[in-house]
Amino acid sequence: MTQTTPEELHFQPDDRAMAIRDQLRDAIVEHRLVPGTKLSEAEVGKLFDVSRTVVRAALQSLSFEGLVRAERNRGAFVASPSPEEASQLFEARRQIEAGIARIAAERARHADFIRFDACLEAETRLLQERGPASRRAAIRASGEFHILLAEVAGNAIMQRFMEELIARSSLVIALYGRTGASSCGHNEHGEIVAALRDRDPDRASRLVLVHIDHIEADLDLRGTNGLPLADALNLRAST
Amino acid sequence: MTQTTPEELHFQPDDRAMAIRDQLRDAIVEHRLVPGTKLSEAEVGKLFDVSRTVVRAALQSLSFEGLVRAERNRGAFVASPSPEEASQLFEARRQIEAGIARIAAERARHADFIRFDACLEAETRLLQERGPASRRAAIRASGEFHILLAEVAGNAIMQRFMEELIARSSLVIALYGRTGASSCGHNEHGEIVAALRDRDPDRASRLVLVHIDHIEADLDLRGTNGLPLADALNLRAST
DNA sequence: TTCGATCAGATTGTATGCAATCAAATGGTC
DNA sequence: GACCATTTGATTGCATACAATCTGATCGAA
Repeated sequence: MTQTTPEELHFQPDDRAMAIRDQLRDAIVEHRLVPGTKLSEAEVGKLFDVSRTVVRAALQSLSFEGLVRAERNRGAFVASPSPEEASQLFEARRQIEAGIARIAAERARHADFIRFDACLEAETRLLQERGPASRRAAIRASGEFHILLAEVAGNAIMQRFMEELIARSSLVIALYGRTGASSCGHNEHGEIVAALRDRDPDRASRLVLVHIDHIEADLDLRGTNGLPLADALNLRAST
Repeated sequence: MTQTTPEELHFQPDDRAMAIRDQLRDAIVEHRLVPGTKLSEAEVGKLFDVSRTVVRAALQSLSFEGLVRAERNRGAFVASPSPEEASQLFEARRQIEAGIARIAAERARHADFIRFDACLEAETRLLQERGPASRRAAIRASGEFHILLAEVAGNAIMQRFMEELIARSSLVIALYGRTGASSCGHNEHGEIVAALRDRDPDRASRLVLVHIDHIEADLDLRGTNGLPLADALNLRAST
């Protein structure tokens, strides 16, 4: 009997490649692989004990998601978004996530709020802990709140867009983040959930916009404004 | 001298695969490849005179865009979105395209309006012509208006999202479209451009929403509502 | 006749080998 | 000593061969 994998429903083919893609993406999102890192096909293949063919498929996936930049005859590198890209990323997030919040406020059910509460709880717990491992987990948990929001909205297409935007945001934070784990000072996620509980789409979307503004405000995007050379000195990655 | 291809700036690697991807996408968007059509690696490879390796990369790209559905050990097929997917697609378009219209209204410059006028002119001209070739070109031109809107908004990320949504919309229209070339009765594109000229973001986004509603209203999504069996009888494609 | 298991054909999944290409190192010349 | 052409090493681009898997057909038994 063909029993579909219960983990993800939308990609049966290339199971192996997708597993590697997920592992690489996790490493990128958790800032273990820093922007500019070279992802050699042979090296990745040796690490996962697969041939370059499989690795290529995984890297191509990540390239489509914008997490990896592939250069012809040069190889694949963890993407290092420019400040301009970062701005566009947050502009896109404002547009899309505000709509998601509105829809989620209308559609959220009891089971969803249980998941929200678990997510918030995990966040606060991880923030109280110290150490690099907890920091990474906190970064991931913070992003998962936004993904959960998209999931509750119930639109698979927008959910996929959000997943991509969240992952790329993690890259931007790794590059330009000031405090490390951004946007964690105030309990803004909790306030958003409260707005959802009140079935208040306008307030939910407004709070989301404010929240994204706070995340963006915590970045230092001036670094390479007019000084591309300085960036090249820090990291020799492509602009 | 390494002269980068002037056509598209964001994918140097796998030039050949990307060329094939573009040709296949064009054929899908123009309804020359109907949903459910099998895209055998060997067959496509023979047609383009390349090996399966290149074809696989192209098909994987299209799979990520949602234009092709890949089933493990079975092959790739032109996607046939379910009514549910179609609804989500237009919901996503409403959210994203409304924001794009707002931004475009603020940022559109003189050169952009020249392009808009050319686009509108091409549309009306193709609509007046008869014949299948003109129909296909009209479908394409109608979509290109929306892509141009995203381009003018100046956000590369949202532009890519829009390109995917437009392409998938073409699939939905191919499956569920009633009049064939939908949404072409009234000059709604022209009205949107007029709102942009007036620098009226609210009106522009409102007109875009109405326009998308009209496109969706021209579809017949009842077919498989509660009757997945009927769908299987019409097309044996996967749900 | 109908149902089931086995087998054959075809298609995809994966590994590997060779060719093309690029970046850096080397050597020569001004 | 600086600059430029050449070479070398490594890496990717692509094609092909083999293995795994699925679909449909054939054969046999109830």
